Amino acid sequence: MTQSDFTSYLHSIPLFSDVTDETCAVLAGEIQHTHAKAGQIIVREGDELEHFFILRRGKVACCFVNPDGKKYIIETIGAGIPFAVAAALVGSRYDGIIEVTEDAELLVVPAAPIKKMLQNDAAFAAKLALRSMEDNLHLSDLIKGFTVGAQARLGRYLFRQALQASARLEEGVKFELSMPKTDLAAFLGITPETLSRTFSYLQNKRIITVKGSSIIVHSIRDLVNVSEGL
Amino acid sequence: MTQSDFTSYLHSIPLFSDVTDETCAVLAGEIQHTHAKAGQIIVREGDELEHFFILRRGKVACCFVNPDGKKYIIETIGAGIPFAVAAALVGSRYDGIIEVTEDAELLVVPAAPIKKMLQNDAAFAAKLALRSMEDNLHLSDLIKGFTVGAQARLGRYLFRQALQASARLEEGVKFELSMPKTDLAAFLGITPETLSRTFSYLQNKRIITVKGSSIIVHSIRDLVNVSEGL
DNA sequence: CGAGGGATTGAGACCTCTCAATACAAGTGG
DNA sequence: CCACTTGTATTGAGAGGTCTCAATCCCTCG
Repeated sequence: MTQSDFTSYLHSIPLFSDVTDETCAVLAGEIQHTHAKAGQIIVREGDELEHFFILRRGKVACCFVNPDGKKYIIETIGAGIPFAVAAALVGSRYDGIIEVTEDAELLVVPAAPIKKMLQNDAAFAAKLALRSMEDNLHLSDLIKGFTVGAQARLGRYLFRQALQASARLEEGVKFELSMPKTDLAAFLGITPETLSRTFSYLQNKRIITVKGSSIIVHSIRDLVNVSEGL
Repeated sequence: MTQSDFTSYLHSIPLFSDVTDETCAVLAGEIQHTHAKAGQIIVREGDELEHFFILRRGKVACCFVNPDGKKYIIETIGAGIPFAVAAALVGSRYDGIIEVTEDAELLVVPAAPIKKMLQNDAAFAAKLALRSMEDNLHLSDLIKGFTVGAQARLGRYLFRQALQASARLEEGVKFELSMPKTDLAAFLGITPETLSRTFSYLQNKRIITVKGSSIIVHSIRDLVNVSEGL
């Protein structure tokens, strides 16, 4: 991959789309390009980060792992979205782990030039600020999820999925789970067993039908009730 | 309170310290000034916010309240620190509630002029970006807290308190809880009963001594172990 | 001294987790 | 086409942790 590839790739990323060509070119010169295989851990608990990352290909998951080994997936990140930015720019350490879930090609962006850009380039700073605030809302939402039980968590998740990508049938709204149930459990912060039981519960209540990874929601209203803990 | 009071007050707030006098003055003209008594709720679940807030006096708590009434305090905010910023600038809704915990005098800052400043004033945008990223780290940390049990949560909290404001005695590090135990419980996301039992547990293990609201930590090392779930 | 609020203690319920067994699906090799 | 393997999902029994509810305690204040 050549430098000009980097430059044009950077431009294609929303965060950098307004940045001037020269700046992108300079930045491209400082970026490292590496590969990582699925399962590899690219950031460990407590690592000091002086760079953040952008995927060109593949996927990673940002997780917390608590002492007894249980893993909580905070978010999964695909190509084009910078991650570990806050840790690199203002935090001294990254507080969780980042694990590659699909073989990845990743750009390692040093923090120093970005910090400079942050001071000099108003549009860039504004964009980064907005992005960070969006992340904030997302994290708040996640916290909210942790304050309710398994049924409500799954309910919220299914409700949102039902709103998005979905086909309307006469029996209800149908969609496919975008990940294996094991991963979904980690994402919801529960065990696969509990997830399975919760699916059964919702199915027994005739709120949804589960067949493999495809879900049909029969009653959005009931789903909302469940997701609010009723 | 006159306009020029506003202007100079704004300047005294870190977020606005670099902003020009004129801009501050313009902003001051758009700010509303109100009072709120302890116990009052100034933002409700799902409120659409077109403004954020800064306290001149008093305290507020940002919380989640789940359906059965249990309250989780996300953060408590004192004078000079803008809050509900992300919700006002990028989110359509505020996802929790904000409650006044000490009689407050509050400035209501409309989002629109701030959004403009964000685009035009590089220093301001940079500052807001950094602040948001700090919030990010804080929220991540909070999430991490929710992934561990009561002992670990309290352990983490006490450990941090011990590092900060504290007096060193021969028996250990002493400090005062900054809030009633009921509030601390809400802050840790557990019930007062569980908090009490957890305090007893740590005391029985000779890790701390609790007398009213004053805590003596005898073994920081053990506290760290507890806070890591060992 | 009594009242009231916060804090503590105890008993029992509820939920999620753990561990172990089983089921199911897809793919492999004979 | 049939075992066999492997990975994922389900089911059950039991343990552990936190919550709820109720009673009691303690301290402060009037």
